Amino acid sequence: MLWHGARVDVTRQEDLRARNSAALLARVAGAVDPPSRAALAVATGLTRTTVSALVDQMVAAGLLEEVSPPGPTRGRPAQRLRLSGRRVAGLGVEVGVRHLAAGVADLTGATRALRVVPGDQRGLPPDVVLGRAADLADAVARDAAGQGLEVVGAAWGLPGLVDAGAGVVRLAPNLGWRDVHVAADLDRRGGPASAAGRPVLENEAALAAVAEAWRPGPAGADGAAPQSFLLVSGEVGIGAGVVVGGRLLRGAHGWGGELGHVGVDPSGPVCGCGATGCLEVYAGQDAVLAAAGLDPDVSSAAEGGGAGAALAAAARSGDARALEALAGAGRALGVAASSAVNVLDVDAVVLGGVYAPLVPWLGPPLAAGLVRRVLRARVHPVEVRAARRGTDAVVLGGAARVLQGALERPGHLLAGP
Amino acid sequence: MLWHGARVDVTRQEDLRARNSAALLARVAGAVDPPSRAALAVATGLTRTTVSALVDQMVAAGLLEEVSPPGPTRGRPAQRLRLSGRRVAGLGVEVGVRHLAAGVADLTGATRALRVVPGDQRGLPPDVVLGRAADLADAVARDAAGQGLEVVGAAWGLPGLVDAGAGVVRLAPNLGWRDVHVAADLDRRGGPASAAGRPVLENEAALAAVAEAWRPGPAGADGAAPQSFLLVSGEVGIGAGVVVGGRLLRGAHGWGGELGHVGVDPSGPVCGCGATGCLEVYAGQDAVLAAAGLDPDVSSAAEGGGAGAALAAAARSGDARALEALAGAGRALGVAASSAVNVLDVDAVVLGGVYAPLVPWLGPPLAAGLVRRVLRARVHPVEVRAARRGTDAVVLGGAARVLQGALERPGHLLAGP
DNA sequence: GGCACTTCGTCCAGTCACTGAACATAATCG
DNA sequence: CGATTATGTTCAGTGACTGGACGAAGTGCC
Repeated sequence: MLWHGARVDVTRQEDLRARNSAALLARVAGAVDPPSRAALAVATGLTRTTVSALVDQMVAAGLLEEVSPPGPTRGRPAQRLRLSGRRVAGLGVEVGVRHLAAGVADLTGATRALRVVPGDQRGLPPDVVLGRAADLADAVARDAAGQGLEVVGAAWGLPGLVDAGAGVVRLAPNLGWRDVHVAADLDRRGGPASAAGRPVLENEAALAAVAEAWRPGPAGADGAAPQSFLLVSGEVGIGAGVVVGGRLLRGAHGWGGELGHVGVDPSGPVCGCGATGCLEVYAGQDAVLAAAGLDPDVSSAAEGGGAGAALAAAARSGDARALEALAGAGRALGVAASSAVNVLDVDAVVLGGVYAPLVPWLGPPLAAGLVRRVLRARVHPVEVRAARRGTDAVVLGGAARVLQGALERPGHLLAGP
Repeated sequence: MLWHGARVDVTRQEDLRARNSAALLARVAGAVDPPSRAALAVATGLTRTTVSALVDQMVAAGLLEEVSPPGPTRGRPAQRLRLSGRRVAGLGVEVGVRHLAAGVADLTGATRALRVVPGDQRGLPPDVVLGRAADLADAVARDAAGQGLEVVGAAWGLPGLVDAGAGVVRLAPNLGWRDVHVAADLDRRGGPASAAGRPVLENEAALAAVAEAWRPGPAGADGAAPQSFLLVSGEVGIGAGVVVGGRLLRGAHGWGGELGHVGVDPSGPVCGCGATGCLEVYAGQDAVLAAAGLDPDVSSAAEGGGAGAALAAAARSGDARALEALAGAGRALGVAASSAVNVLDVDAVVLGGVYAPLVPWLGPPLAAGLVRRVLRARVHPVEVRAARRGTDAVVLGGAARVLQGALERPGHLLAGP
């Protein structure tokens, strides 16, 4: 064998239409402003004849729509095209340690349904948790159906090592799960959300990264560049998702991004995982709260934004312990993120989850660590920034992942609504 | 914009043949034993008619050949197919810190030409080094041409951060290079090796990883599985290449795999890069030699295998300092590789370069570190093994990279030799 | 207001690649 | 030696893209 990774799928003549439709959809989605059929023809190299035929089919199918007045032009005015939000939608579900959530988004990126149920899931039997989450998913699926949307798939974000192929959560330490057969359980339950087909299982930080990479609507001129970043999602544990060239890196099994157990100092304290000096020991939510002298249960308390908001408030008020705790966490993040960036080569470290509101304090020591320890920082800087999405990141990332899959393989969507 | 990473290329009708030819080539290359036209038709879903047409063209073009005796069968005996080594070849060049090398390999994986020139390149002006390397490349290109081979491209492996798009070595600390315009320099020189088109520039560890992933010839039943590994290439510095699903991970710019500067202990000694406690400080060739009490110049001395062989000899003889030095290096590798594997999710850590002969001593502490620190090791073990290729890994990886590109886009090769 | 001009989108015959069934080929088996 | 079995090839047919011609829908100038 030469390279097992080589693209190996044949293209039948009947697939050509779908493939080229997908290419056009990607162009429309990635365009700086809505393109016309003629512009698409020039950009792709297809003839205007072909583009028209494909576009007409996609407009009829409810994937694209014509946007009205283009303003004064020389020559016949163009009918500009954009993605349509009227038909296709994706469903995302988040099984968090401290809450459940489900939502539906359409192709324009609009959130068309969203439901969140707070509540600690630790210690509950997995099938109880999955039942509640499935009910939530069914509820938003019904919400979407009521708006005339067709849910083309569901993606579930779970805090652990997920075997997507088998549909099993292999290990989720913070939930206390081991080898939970999620896909089979959901399949047994049925319901509206399952009607869209086999659910996609993914690590929650990976879906948050997909959400961060998702830029619905016309891209600003800057947004057109391919994105690459490490999204660090601080929750009860610390996870990460990696996007390179706009695409999620999944590793061999989708078990990458375990930044929480990257070594910061091997002679450091013992981590819950059994090793020593993992990042979680220094920058995990509970560790930072403890170091700051705050109540570790602040996050499960009232809806005030949880641990992130509490720490940010303390830091803003000048609390010395909080400031020192955040500086320490930032330094630890700097060491761990530097290791990751040295290996991965990404252009940015994005702080999400509880870290997002703490960027003013975590960012500087983190950035300093990157400058000092990342070789490629001498050639090209590594940006540090807060995630654009908040608590809905995982759910929207799930929806985005579903929609991305649908747009790349639009074959069965072309028939019409 | 939605996802800039989405596959965006349209497929013209004239591209269909080339695409499907590529799919067939990949099947032939990846087959457990040489497949017939009929078997390819079943495997791909194309009709026997189409497969025959495409295969005939590729046989005429010298990409495939029929392998003679199939042994007794029921029914008409099949004409089995395999990649042909008679026409297409790739050229790989290595600019190492302590040697230059160039080689040519054909589609069967056979090395058809190889030339190595030892010699320390540090302190020499880049254009002198490039001139010598280009001469070497021209020499093997002529060797290949003399055998009737058509060199379809060249890939250069360089020990540093390479900007492949611009054709520039941005930073190569161990050579003392900064912003060296390699592609432009080579283009100015011309010569037989340049005739194949613009050279591909890549980090040397990345090419070594490509070589490790390259399994020419019929795959054993086991070899059919997609490969994922981190190849750690210990030389003057420590680099790494990552392969997931059989494909090289390049990161945003091809600057990943800098394992040498992954943090092992931030309170450790200062590294040449300015940071503290990098892996190179603990497991770099010079550091290990010094800890073992061996002459740091052993590697540049006579051809005895260099530092790896010297350390292996000392360890085999029971030298306590050498054993302790290797154990320490193995532990440091364990910490750094654990960080990398936690982030990347690969199934194996492969030790190459000077590390390859030291696996008996480096392997156990490294494996112990992985078991202890890598979360996914509780679900799926992480293998530790020595690289299959020796000093020719970078050169063969370069040739493989060129051939891989040619087979994935066989359009212009289909015309015939 | 009319006419030239520009650009957009559509129509239509033509080419090319894959399909599917029938046919020819080349071995083994009884 | 003929039946059987599986491979590979021939040939008309379908479908998707091509490219030039044409109609459509605006602006700008006289």
